Amino acid sequence: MNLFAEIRALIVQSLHDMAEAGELPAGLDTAAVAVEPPRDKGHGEAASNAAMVLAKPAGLSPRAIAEKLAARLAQDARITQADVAGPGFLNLTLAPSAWQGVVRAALVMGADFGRSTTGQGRRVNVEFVSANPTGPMHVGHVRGAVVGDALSNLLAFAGWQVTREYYINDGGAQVDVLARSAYERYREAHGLDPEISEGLYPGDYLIPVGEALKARFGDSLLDKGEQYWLAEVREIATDLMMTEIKGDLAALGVKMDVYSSEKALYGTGQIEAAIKTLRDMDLIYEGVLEPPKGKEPDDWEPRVQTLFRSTAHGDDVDRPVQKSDGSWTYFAPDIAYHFNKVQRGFDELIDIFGADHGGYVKRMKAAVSALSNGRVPLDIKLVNLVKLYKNGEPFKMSKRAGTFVTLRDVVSQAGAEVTRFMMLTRKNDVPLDFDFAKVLEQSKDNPVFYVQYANARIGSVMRKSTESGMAVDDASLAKADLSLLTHPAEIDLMQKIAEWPRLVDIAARGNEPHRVAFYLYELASEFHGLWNRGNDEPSLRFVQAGNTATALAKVALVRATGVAISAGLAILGVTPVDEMR
RNA sequence: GCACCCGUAGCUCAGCUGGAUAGAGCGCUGCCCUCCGAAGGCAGAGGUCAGGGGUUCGAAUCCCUUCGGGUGCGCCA
Repeated sequence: MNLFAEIRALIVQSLHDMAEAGELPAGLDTAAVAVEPPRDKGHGEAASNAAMVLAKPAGLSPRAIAEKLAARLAQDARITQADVAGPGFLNLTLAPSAWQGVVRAALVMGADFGRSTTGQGRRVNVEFVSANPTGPMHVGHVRGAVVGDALSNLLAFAGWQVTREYYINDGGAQVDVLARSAYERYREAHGLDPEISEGLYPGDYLIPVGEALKARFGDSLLDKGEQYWLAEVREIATDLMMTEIKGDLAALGVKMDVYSSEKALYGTGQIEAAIKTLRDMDLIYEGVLEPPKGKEPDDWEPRVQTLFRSTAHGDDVDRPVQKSDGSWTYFAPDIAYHFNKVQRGFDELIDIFGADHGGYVKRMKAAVSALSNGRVPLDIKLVNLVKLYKNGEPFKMSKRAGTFVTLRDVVSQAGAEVTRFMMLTRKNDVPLDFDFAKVLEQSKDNPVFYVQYANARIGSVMRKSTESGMAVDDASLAKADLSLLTHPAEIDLMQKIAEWPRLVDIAARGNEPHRVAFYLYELASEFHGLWNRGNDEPSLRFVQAGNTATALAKVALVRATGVAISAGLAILGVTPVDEMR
């Protein structure tokens, strides 16, 4: 039920009819024809560019096409007026019944209102978080987790088959550092002074790991060289850290479908196979890279490396996949991992990275492009910094070494749901300010509160209606005489509700979950506005005396608003509240 | 030096695979609050969409270029 899509279909059909009637050349491409809510109220209720985009290929003037198109459209029951304006815009005014139909659709469809099939059941893999398993999640990870999760919800709602995936970076040197750090805590557990030297992880969160190691090994690892314990301690420590991270994610309300391990790629031939696949395409060669201009490292020496010809797929320079000692660079297992995702049959891949990984985007896209023969698009969303504040002052945790603002800190102070909503009030690629005081403020400045307050008012209307003896379940409301809702202010709210299915498609097309948050704010604003008008115009109040047809219709509108708010909040992963406390 | 991201009202930011007179919140000015929940409401002022050039019927949006801010640039992931 996307009214704008229906009107667009009507226009495309009319264009087809015009071609049959000889008024237009046959076989015109209508892909660029759009129908959208006009910004300006003076331009009708739905506007189309159809005549303008077809004018050139048809060899006709836009206004001539628009005139004939308008005449045909005016025949349709849903359209009460079709005007040609400006250079050839088609401005349509719709019958109130068309908007009222949206209210009924929302009531009938409930939580599925706005659900789309544009994904056509295609499979998309969303990889996000992928924090190193060397400690608890910190604030920097939170935004990526929320964006990835909300995007996954959005795509699922738009008809995609979504896999949420976490790539565990457990194959590099950082997990050796973790093991050595944990070993010091193990020594500490035996009453020895830990030697947390430079480069080790100093965080207190490893103390319990030391205890766990003591419980497991007793004193058998003390005074032994790391060749005796490194591998085992590494595995135990990374497992414990992953348990910690999974708990962090759960606290935020994020649940992954798949955890993939980098380490598991080693020794199985997967990396070698992926590299060989590229080599067979003549995309792997031995060569020497030029030093970066203007920022030459002091110790630069030309050296022969195994390189991936990523420039053949849009990168700026070729990238090394092997270190000079023959071991793989971090890029090699990443290539193998993405090859694995391609081989699992996904139709699209999405990676959510921190903005500091921006330099990694082109080579990863190049690798996926090469390994899938251009079949599988990879979209990489860069998530920018979160700056923490409290009452406008930069927020810092203790400067003591090893402490940082963790995900748990954020969730315990702001709550998971508020955090999720606030993290989506910016586009992913711009920095975001997060003020612990403001996000809990109960005022219009706070979008979470503003949207929830709208829903609470809706809950209030529903309660009052029930108390007055009305049957306000969705099935009863769907039978209400919605033709009684004709006031322009009510039509405005219905139009905003009608935008929801369209917004889902737009947001999903661009992989932009933040649009949902902005839409909810607009919808809440429209609802509050109508509520407030009821102060001056009693006929616009939602709660009307008596169990009349008018009362029922108004409650139906209120409930439809609630349906749209709930659907949007569900994508953000936020539970709507029926009451403010 | 190169690449990527960003630059929109005093501030923080939206802005739909290009669409009409560029929007919201805060702040500012004025008016209003016995009323379904005022946890406020209504109205107004405020813009060279960083600058310049190009493509187009039409550009905040696409291309080129300059400036400013951020991020990154071979054996860290």
